[in-house]
Amino acid sequence: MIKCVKCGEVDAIAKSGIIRGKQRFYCKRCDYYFTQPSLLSPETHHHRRHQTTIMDIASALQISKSTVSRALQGHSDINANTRKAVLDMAHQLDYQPNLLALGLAKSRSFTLGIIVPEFINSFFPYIIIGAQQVANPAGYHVIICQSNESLDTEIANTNVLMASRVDGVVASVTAETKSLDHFHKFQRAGIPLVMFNRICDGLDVSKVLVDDYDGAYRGVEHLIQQGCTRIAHLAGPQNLQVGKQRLQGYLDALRKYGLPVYDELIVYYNLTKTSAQAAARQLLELPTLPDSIFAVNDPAAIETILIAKSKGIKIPSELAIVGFSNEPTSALIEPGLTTLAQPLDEIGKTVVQLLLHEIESEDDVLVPRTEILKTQLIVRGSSLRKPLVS
Amino acid sequence: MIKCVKCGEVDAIAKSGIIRGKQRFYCKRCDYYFTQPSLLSPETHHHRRHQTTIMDIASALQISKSTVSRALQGHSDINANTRKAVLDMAHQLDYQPNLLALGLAKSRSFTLGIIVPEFINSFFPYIIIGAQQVANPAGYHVIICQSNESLDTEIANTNVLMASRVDGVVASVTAETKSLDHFHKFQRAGIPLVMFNRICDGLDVSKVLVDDYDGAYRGVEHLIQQGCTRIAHLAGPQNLQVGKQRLQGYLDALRKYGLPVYDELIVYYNLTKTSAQAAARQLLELPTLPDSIFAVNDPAAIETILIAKSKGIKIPSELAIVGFSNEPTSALIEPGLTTLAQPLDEIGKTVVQLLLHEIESEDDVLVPRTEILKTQLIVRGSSLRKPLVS
DNA sequence: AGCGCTTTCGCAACCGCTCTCGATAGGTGC
DNA sequence: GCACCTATCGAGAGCGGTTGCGAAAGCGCT
Repeated sequence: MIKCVKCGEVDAIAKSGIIRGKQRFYCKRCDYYFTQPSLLSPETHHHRRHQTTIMDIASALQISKSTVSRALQGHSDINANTRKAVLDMAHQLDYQPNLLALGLAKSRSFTLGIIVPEFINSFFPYIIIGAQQVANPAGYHVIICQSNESLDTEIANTNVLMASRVDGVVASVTAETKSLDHFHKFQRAGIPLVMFNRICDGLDVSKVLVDDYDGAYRGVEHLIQQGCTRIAHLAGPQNLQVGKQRLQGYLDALRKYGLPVYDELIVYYNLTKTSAQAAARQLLELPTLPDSIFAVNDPAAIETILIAKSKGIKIPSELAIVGFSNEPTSALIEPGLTTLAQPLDEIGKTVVQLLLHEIESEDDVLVPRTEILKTQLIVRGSSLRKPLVS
Repeated sequence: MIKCVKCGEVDAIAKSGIIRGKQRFYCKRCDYYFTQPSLLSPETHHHRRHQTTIMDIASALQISKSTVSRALQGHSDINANTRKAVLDMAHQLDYQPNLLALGLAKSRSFTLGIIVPEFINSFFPYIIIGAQQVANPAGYHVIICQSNESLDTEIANTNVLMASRVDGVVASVTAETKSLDHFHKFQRAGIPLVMFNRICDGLDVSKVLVDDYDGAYRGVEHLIQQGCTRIAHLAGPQNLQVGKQRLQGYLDALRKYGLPVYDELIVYYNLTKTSAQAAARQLLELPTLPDSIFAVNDPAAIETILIAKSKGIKIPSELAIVGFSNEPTSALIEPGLTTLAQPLDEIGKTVVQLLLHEIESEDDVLVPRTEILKTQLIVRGSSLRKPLVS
């Protein structure tokens, strides 16, 4: 049954152990060890999936794959007829270049990674759309990762992006992110990184931000102008710059207008819904209620509105509220939420522009740039105690 | 200056044309054509980006790359010490496998593609999250494409996914999608495809749907039970099954309860916001107003509420409204929107489970499966004319 | 016809990794 | 000490592209 692959002998064959799961044989005549070649011939094995390659085009046209490659790239040293034949055949065979092979060969994936903490609220989706609007025309596509506000997931995301050999990364960190070791990987590997919105200290990279300090200041100023004096702040995590800046804007606005700062009127939350509810409750169950709340973002402000309403607190007469971000929901809720609109689309576009600039830069030393965009105060019912003077 | 690469001769050198942008030379003595080898030695060129490869590990440990590869994969025929050394070195060098190379070698990318029309509303984001919750543990990551409700973009998306050599695709088509040629590509290439929610006819693939007919029927039935008799339908595109099924459920509920069907009470919209507003206006400016509206989805229902309110129409007493999907916004708006909740998370999970099943199936012939999930009627203020009997 | 040059293409080496096949050193049983 | 095994590792061929380099054919000119 078993024949020696060398002499064809059948009788002098002995079994000789198992090697890597396969039976191994020994021919006494040849003094030769061998394993049985796999029985199923490669022809037998039905290739269920096969996408056309340049080799398919090449053999169909009886030319070399180099020529096909160059024709597809529009190289100059290809005859016009040849190129046309190649392009036609490529179209006919429904050819799509294998980006894996292309990336491997060129050591570039033409892919950008984008890490966001979530995309349930519409803040990040809009930014992603803006980002794609710049990335796609430039020949890049985008891998979207959502860290789900979890540091572990965020670390896993960075690893996936590293493994995918993305050419650049855009990121907004989670609320729990305090250490940035996992982002240093990109720098060590020479992969440009641009952060936006949620950043934290300790990373010397380009950034795209909105003027959080200024926005917070103007939001609080607006409350003051509405006659509020006991203004609370539902603050964000202080490991994030957004959290710090908006708190600072709040504080400075109070000071500027000579209002006292009460510690019990500043509560922090970790950007989750339940935490927002807890924080809002804490504020609304104080012995002396605040007459207004400046929330670090709209989702928190909306939770506050809901809880206030459930407690029968009148908005804005008893409690004025200002948020930050201008979520679509904020216009729908009643009363409409006064908030600071961020140029979402522009953030997305700017962040990718900065990134592409760094990717395509020849310089070895890159000076990180920081773009700061302006916010716009949108006044709605939630804060309007006095008639609009305009 | 120029030396012949063969004889080293200097004087017998003549220029001989330009080849591919480079000066070419000819040595008369050797009768030999050559071009100047590129001056900048490979050492000079600073490799700004280099990520560690298995070769780096192999040479650091003085072993072969095969061994490193097998050690990393946890193969059985590797010495425990060797494996440990490899793993340690991999960790030390911060090794991340090159997914491009891996995909190329294995002809599998371990990537799933997901095409959605948009992710501004929270419907698709929740589904994506559910999908990732199944895909990631199974060792796949996900490329998210949004077609932005544009057929051209959708076609471009399919091409990108083809080029990325995804192992499978999950898709929900745009409102404009009538032809499915661009999805046939996947079938021809043997790439499994599972569609969900928004499907259209003419593609024999697995599907995950909610029972749109049943949901619509129950939504309309609810309106009837609330005493409505002149029930309008803000319908979706009829090229989509969702649109058809929900319309059919609406019609059958009317018939079942002996209510007449008025053509002017059925208006169609193309899933864009402006179109929803136009349709709602059309309904609310009829000579005889409907006493209720069943909208094909929540965004349309919400636009209807806003327009009705702006016209001073009382909800639900003058106009009862039922939507479909249970967007988070629907709970916030006033009055709360009665709607049919879909098991978003479950849709996402189911769709990927089906897909993975097909990817990992050995069978050549796959019988497409269809999973139909149930919806849940959530009654809120927008439709509640009678006290709840419970 | 011969020279010089251009146009057009093929060969082959990578990119990083997997996987098949095979080799070798040492262990075991008699 | 010898036959027989087992455990462990290396060599090398792809995967589907890109690209440097060289070759062959054809052209115009003298």
